Amino acid sequence: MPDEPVASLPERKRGAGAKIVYDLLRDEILNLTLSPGSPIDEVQLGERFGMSRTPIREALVRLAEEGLVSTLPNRSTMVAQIDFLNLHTYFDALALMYRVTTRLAAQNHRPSDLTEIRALQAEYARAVQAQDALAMIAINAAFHIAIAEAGRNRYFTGLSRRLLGEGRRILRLYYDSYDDQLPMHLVDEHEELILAIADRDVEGADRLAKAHAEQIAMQVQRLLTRRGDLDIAL
Amino acid sequence: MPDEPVASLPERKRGAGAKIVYDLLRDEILNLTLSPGSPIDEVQLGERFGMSRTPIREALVRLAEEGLVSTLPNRSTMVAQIDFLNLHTYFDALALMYRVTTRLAAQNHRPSDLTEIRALQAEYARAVQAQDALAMIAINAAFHIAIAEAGRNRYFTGLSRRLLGEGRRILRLYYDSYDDQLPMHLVDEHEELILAIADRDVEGADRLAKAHAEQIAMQVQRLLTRRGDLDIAL
DNA sequence: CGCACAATTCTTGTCGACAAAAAGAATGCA
DNA sequence: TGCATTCTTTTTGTCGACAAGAATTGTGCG
Repeated sequence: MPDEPVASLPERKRGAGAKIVYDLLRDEILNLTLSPGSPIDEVQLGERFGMSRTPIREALVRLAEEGLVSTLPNRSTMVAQIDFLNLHTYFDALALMYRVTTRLAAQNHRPSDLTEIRALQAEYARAVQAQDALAMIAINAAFHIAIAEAGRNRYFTGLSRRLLGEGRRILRLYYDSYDDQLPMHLVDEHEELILAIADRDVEGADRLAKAHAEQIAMQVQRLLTRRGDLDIAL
Repeated sequence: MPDEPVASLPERKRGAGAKIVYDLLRDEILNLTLSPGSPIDEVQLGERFGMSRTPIREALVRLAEEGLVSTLPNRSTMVAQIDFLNLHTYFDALALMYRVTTRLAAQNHRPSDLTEIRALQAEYARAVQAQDALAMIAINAAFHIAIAEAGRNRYFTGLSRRLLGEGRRILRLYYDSYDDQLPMHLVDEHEELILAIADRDVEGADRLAKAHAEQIAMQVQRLLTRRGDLDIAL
């Protein structure tokens, strides 16, 4: 229960309140610090952040609109569940998003985009080497969002943000089970993606992105079926 | 200025306030009753709906998250502008969305989905025959959202909602210029889509959806270039 | 007459308080 | 003891009020 009062910022700028709460809550939800289904109490959050319920409420409304918390009318709001039953729909969407954003990036990127993407890739490799799963997942999301932004289509970048956000929760479960060795080959796949984008090789980028997505989907599916076997064995 | 006080519902259920404001404002924005760029005053809305600023604010936050209003911190919030310069990105996204949702609908639909879709199609034809552009646009959005729902992938249905929402504003501009004759062939195209879905003809549905989207994009682009020519001619 | 600075107004962000729902506890009856 | 009903408590939705920025007006000086 992470409810230490965070008395770090007794003074804050006007209008920043909701954003602070939103950012922190979002991160805690996506990192599974707040487990799915756990209830969210507004007054408790108010005490924790040292502010009134109003900005808390605004943050919760935004999280609800984003699908990260679900709120029953006149009843408690809680952290949204992960829909394991329809997980394949998630990977369908992810694969298509990877393909289209990488294609567009290969077409429309500018030099500054590449430096941004390469910087994130460096961070990513560092996180993998440091075996920091949490950082790795967050940077992975930032990496693909940067690619989406290089594609210059705000509808697809919006979709990327959404999918990669939820992806952070799903991948977290995955890496938690493999807490010994983070797979280095994902770094290489990212590297190939960058090369294809830099070469403006649209078809190659598409192919790599598709393979990348399918590989991740397969890994996660393998994990889930294995977990299913374990459950049955017990 | 549509600010008559709407004293229709002096009593309302608890928790419904924000939804009422959200639904009505969203509709007014998408129907261009509220023109892009026009400022939104919270207290004025409060008087209009007969409620405090708090539920108004919640509705505005949700609209902002959806991209329908843009809000400068500590300054006025206003109806979001339509980004005409990057209109092609919209149609790129629309085409891909049409294709994938129609494909999935052909694969995954159930009988009840088809009755729903056919009902909307009947309404659509009625609106076209009645030359009711506003209803036609709204029903068109509902029609494609129903197809997306039949595809059973909530990420794509979410994207559809978003794109078709903005589409209502763009198409409104289009039909406003052609207020003499609403094109009947769009009804036929919808009919073909339904047939392909019912036949579970995935490739056919894909092809039709792609053609449908490209046709709309071309029409709108033609309108815009023509408007551009007129502007230059003046 | 023009420009910079100060005062005022206006709008938004935040707060504390109150009331309605719902959940939970307690009581009464069979 | 079990169940239904009432009462209490908890939590949310709404309200009115206040204060901080920003925009606007007003003023004085060059």
